[in-house]
Amino acid sequence: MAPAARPPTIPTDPGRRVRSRRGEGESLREEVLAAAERLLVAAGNEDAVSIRAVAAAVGVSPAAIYLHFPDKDALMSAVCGRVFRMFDAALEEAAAGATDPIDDLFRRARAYVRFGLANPGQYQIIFLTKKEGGRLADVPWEERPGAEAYAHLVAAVQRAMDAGALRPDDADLVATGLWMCVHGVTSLLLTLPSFPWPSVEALVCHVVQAQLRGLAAPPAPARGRPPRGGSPRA
Amino acid sequence: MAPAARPPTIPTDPGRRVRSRRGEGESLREEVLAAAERLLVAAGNEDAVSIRAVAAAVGVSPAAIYLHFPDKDALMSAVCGRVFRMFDAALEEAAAGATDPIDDLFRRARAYVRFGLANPGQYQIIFLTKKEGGRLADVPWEERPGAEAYAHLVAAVQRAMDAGALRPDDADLVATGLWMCVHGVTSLLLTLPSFPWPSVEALVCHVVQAQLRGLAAPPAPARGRPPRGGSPRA
DNA sequence: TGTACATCAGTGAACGCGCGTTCACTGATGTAC
DNA sequence: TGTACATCAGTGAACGCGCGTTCACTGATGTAC
Repeated sequence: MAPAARPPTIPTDPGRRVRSRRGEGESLREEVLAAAERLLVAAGNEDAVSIRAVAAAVGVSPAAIYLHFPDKDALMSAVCGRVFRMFDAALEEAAAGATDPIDDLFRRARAYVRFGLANPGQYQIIFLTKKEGGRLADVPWEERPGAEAYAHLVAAVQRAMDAGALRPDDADLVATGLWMCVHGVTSLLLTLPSFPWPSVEALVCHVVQAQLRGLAAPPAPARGRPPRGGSPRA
Repeated sequence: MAPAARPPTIPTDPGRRVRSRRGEGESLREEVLAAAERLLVAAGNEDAVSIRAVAAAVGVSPAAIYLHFPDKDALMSAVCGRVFRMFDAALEEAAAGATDPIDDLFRRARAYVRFGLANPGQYQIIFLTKKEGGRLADVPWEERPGAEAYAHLVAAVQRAMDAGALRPDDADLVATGLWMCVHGVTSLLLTLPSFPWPSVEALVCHVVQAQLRGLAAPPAPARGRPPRGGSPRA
């Protein structure tokens, strides 16, 4: 790795930004968040988002970022929040035209993968970057960004069960399982782009279809189940 | 992020290494690879593996690494090769006692997730780090590290189909789908450790069981399949 | 209407860090004569 | 057996880089009197 092969420095210097008028200092905050997302889009990679790169993209000194975010962690958390809202909106929009609960789940699955492939940088910061505590450590999960999108999925699963399209089970467990499947598809496609994958469409359909079909079938003999069965929480 | 919160510098300075005797220079190469893996284990994180950290762990100057590896990319590739061999061995060993082809697939799935959770650093460099060309760009997939493990999975799927335990289908597509499911489980568990997951055992069983059951059932109406069906390669 | 002053929205330069990589060098060791 | 020499297996110091973060500062602008 030559030093020159570092994360590509994106020359986004639109010149100096004009200083906000008095009382309008908050406008920089929004510009910073927008710039961070632009960097994610342009590079498709989280590494492109550094305090200095964001400051340069906005046309401001690095120190100015600290007027609105206590540290880089806080900035990234705020960006995550924005991205999660986009992500949730994309899934909700896709599911809006569903004809039945299974179609709903299919649409969500396809929209999920599509979002990840179309927004690799964004997908990376919300689902491929280890969140080890940081500033969200004390926030209960239900209040973290992303919780809403997850709740929507659980509800969709529950509707499918209520309609008899899926066998009754722990909707939370089933939703988590579906999430993991589509995440697996998305993240491997992003991480190993040169593997000879089947077409994305075929892959998503195959995986989701198999999963849903397995979830629709009547309970089979408890092959491979843990000793006492059920789905104990950790 | 305070500068002090950088990737934890692991104080592995076992003092100076004694210089190899003439003609035995190659021994350093193995020591370097072993040290890189030790760093992965200790930190559970790829970031801990830098040329300088490895050199320090071996007890040698950073420049000495370049006597055996042209650059960092080459070192990481070599580490990947080692890890893939361990990974494949773990899966083969787990599958060895299988009583039937479905049990075989279950055992592989469990061993896969177990490997990832027990070796997060190693899992990260083989499956969670983007391989965008680098020195493996020209190597055909069949010769890359990891190809063997994948081939073993495809063979196991084929055996299950031959035995009638899975409906006949493209074994490659089915294997890829299973891989993606277990990868999804493993990588989300590693990446979002603070999410309120169900127990790992329950999760793996649920996902794999649903998937295999869906793959065993007779073909359903082509709900959600791409226009012309089939599984076209990209 | 004029002026002193407080405050806001930043700037500029520096801090120390770890990184990958290069390059001139050194000292021990085996070998040819 | 002795000695000059080539080679091997490294070392040490430096290169330039980008990073997150801090801190003393500045200049425009609104406001109170």
